[in-house]
Amino acid sequence: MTDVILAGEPEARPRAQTEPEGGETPAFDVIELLFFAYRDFVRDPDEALDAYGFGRAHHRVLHFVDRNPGLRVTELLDILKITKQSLGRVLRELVDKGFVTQREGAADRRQRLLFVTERGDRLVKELHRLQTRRISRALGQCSAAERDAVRRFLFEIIDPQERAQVAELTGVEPPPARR
Amino acid sequence: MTDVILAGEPEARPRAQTEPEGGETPAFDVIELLFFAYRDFVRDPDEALDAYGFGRAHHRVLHFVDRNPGLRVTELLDILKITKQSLGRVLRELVDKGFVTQREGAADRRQRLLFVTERGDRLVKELHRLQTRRISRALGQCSAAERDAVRRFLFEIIDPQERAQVAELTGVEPPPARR
DNA sequence: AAATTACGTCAGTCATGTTGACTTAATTCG
DNA sequence: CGAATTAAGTCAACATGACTGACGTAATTT
Repeated sequence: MTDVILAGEPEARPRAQTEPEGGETPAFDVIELLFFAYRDFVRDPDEALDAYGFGRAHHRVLHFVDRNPGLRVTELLDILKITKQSLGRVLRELVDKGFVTQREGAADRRQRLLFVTERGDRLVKELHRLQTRRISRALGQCSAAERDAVRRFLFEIIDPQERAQVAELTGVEPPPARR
Repeated sequence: MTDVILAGEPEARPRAQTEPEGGETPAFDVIELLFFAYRDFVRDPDEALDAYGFGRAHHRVLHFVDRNPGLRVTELLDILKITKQSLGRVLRELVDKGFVTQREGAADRRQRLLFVTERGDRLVKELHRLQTRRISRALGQCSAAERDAVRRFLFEIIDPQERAQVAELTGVEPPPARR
């Protein structure tokens, strides 16, 4: 099934053939671009977080708490799509080290509403700076219309049943109805 | 520093203020869209791989070996940016279960050139189908020019020193020179 | 002949996720 | 009011995919 090989010349190795169309043409380029882009997109923050003994999981919590002050734990679980136990460890570390605080809900005293501290705010701002630098560089090559297209593309990659939540969180346009 | 709170009404919780511009405006929307888009982008394949006892790491190896038949182990390590030990386990499992084969290099007999088997080919095609379905749905909303803008954006997110390699692998345009 | 390269492997560790079971306190529902 | 449910936390065990460091072997290059 694998046809031409040319084992001896790695430089001249041919790209695998696009197979004779059983269905849709595979979007190899976009699949790979998303992999490489995401890999590098999280690299800067990952390195910065290392200095605090934190990882990517801490970054996510910091980010969403910062963006949604007073977030409830249940809401955060629903955003991150991880289990309570996974979040537990990460959240405890952030609270212990003084990057996040918890406050009892005024209306419902079972709730532990989440807020970033002054210290957490400084860290999250630095992480935003790093990621924004990369994004601005990339969007800087685009017209306003193209920037919207990029946002629309990313939004459409998301599962349909999640889009309402994401639209709410990001402020990106809610779906204009579609097939 | 944290100002308005309104703890009692989670529905009415305000978005955190965009701070008074120390530098660039943080690209909160794109940061979050990339997170959610990637989370869902890898979900379908992850579920499909489960049936084989494989994970995301196996997917990546299968993908790049499929796309680049005769790939050398060293090249694969450089693409994935992981260590030899990490790759080792995953690759051994793929070989043991008959999804990938290794062939001695003709010119350099130290090399173990990698190929997907018939079986590996079937699996990787199924994974491509799942991811392509999602991508086509998203790109379907775009004009040809906008699709190029999306590819360009993703390409520009990648670290500059990695772009030549990615351009080579994906066939996406090599950088047209830029600041 | 010596140095380097390609590949593999052993052993231990860490970060982040998972299940399943259970507790406590507070709220809601019948 | 009492029972059921909800919000949050916790214990224990485990899986995956990464890491470091140290070695070994065969083949190639210098």
